[in-house]
Amino acid sequence: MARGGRRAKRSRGATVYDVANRAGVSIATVSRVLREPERVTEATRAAVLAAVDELSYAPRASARGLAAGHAGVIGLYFAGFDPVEEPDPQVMHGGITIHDDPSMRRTDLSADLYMSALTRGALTAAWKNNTAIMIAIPAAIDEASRLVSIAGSVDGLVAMSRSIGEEALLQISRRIPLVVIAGGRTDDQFDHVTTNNRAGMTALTCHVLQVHGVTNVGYLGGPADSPDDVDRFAGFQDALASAQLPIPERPLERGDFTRPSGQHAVRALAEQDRLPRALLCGNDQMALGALDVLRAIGKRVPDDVIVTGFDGIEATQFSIPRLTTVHQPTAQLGMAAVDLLLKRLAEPDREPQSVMLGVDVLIRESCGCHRTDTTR
Amino acid sequence: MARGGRRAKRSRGATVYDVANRAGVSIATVSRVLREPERVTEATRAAVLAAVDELSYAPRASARGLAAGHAGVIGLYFAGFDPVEEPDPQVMHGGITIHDDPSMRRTDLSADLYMSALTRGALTAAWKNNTAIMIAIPAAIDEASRLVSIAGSVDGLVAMSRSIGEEALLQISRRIPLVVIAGGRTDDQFDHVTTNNRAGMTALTCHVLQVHGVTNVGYLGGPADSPDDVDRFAGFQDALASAQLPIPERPLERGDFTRPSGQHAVRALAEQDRLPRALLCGNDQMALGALDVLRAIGKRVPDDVIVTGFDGIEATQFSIPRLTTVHQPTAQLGMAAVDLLLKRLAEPDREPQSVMLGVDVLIRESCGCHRTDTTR
DNA sequence: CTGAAAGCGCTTACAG
DNA sequence: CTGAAAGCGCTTACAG
Repeated sequence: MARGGRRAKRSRGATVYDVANRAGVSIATVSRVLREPERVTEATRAAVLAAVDELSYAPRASARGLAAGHAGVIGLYFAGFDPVEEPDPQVMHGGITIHDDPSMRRTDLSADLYMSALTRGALTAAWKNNTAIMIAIPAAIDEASRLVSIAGSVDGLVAMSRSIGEEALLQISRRIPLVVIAGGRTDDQFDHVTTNNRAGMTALTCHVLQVHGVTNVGYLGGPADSPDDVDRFAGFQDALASAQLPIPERPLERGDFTRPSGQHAVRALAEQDRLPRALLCGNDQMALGALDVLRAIGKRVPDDVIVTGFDGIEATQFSIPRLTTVHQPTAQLGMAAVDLLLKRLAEPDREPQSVMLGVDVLIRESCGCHRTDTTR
Repeated sequence: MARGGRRAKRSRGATVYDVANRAGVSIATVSRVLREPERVTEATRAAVLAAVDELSYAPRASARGLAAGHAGVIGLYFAGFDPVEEPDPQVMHGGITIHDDPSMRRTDLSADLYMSALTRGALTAAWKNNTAIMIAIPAAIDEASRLVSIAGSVDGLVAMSRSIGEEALLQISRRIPLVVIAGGRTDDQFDHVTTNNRAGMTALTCHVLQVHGVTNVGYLGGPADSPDDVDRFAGFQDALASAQLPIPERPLERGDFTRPSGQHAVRALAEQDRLPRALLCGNDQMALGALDVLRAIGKRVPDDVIVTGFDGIEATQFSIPRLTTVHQPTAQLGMAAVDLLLKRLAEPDREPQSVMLGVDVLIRESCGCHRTDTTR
């Protein structure tokens, strides 16, 4: 045995050498059986497989990755990641804490749901292609070095554009292939996966216009620098244009995509008597805030004011009335991103590509459909 | 240059050799600067760091892992994983689909929320220790080979016990350190992280008994083979014991942790006139089902029947009345699991350890506290 | 179809 | 403090 030497073996498991020994073949053959079984004789293959089994041999991904020149791993970069706090000692020791009338534990679970749907989609696509998924998160400090470290661990990266800086994006894409999810511009040098925000909002607005015969519609916008909101507002404008209605140049009012900001905006609208017959909101949270205020000031939804949202978060199923909204196929977004990345990995020189996924318009009560007793 | 040879270089980025060349030092020194900077002269360090920066050098994790003898990666094994379906062509081409009066898209988001909270906790603990997290999921077929492949990629694994078979657990733990999350028995040879289900249910039951002065209480159980339910029922019994009340040997009725099963059980109870004054449910879904039926048959909660849940899923904040329940610190569970795994990795021969985390009892309206107008 | 051997890019005792 | 060199466990042209 030529191998081994000064250093003690630390890793427990069997190696190719052990398997080769046991099967009476060379390590090259062991490798072939595992990677290109069809190139090996039936008998040899059986012998090797038996040895593999007996030794419960598991090829080290590191060795394989180093030799093959790629890790077989794709990274998922969640830039908006919230670190979890250290639990207090009470919890660590199994203690029980009683909370009297706790307020909502977390106001917005949608980020978590988004992350998990995306991950599920990515995992589905990745395992189908024998690739592993590593979850990457930003460093509290020193983003640059974090990205470098990630670049050394994965063959390619899927990132959410909204949360990662443009420079960082460029920097990492110089080292490894990058697919950007969502976000506005798709005209740069990366592969993109986006969602048809614009057409979704157009379809929703047309529904309100045509089915409910409303002409006095207003848009409650999100942050002016949100690519998502820009697209959605454009979709809103498209619908007005196709209905030959006057096209507003800007939203009636703006919020920051939070529920309080929606409340605030609608309160302002009401006080100034600027409430439209139908209020199309840039996202669900603000629409929920609108519902809060409208109920408080005695306006009925949808009878007095029609309200719609965007995103399809879970709470829209529990609001009164249930919110008509638009839902994005988040899991499919994750799948498509990984598929795209895998394609680029296979074909590094293809042109940057951009795939756009459709959305689902969910018609519920807040637009005036399915009238029931909304007071319960 | 002694390196290079027959094969063309495929990897783009710089290597230690490039950095060493540029900085005018040996590769050993480059490695030291990156791993044990204090062992290197100030000047040398600066030169190397400069070269690293100029070449934007990122050490390959594969090479590092192979040489160091460990991957620097921990796996998170989600056995209950639901693969995502391939989107239909309509969606793939950005098309809009209109759904009229859609039913709930997914009845139970809690699994996703559980997964993402666990992941957040695990990520927090892992990055703090310079370790990466890989998400592992079961294979549709051939679980064994999947586990082998995982074993080759990570230094250790965190797994949910409820979803992974006992044999599989044993098998994988023979190759790499394993930490099991939740689940009943903690008397085996693995490290465990659990949640204090039992004491949580005891505290909740005592609250109902003492604060609301109820003595006629019943337990709506989950599957008899659920370790969680076993613990919770035991906690229920503990409370009765400490109150000197008769202790039932088994739950009043059983469901399977789903909402319909809760409805079914409570309907049966009502028909047989066996409804207790307070119904403590093994989980939230069943409690929600109980609420459904009680409202339908005209029983008021909490006036006629007190109902409580367990888990603290989001829907309990929206139910009418809001559900009094018990919440587990899921993210902390993930953190604790990774911390435990890291400890074992550092100290392979320590005794298997079991850490139990406390829970939060959330007192809301369904137990009779915070009386408000529950009819809205 | 199979084997001998080089090489992947690091880390780390061992000398100096 | 620094360097020369072996070794980690695979893959893959290259011969045969």
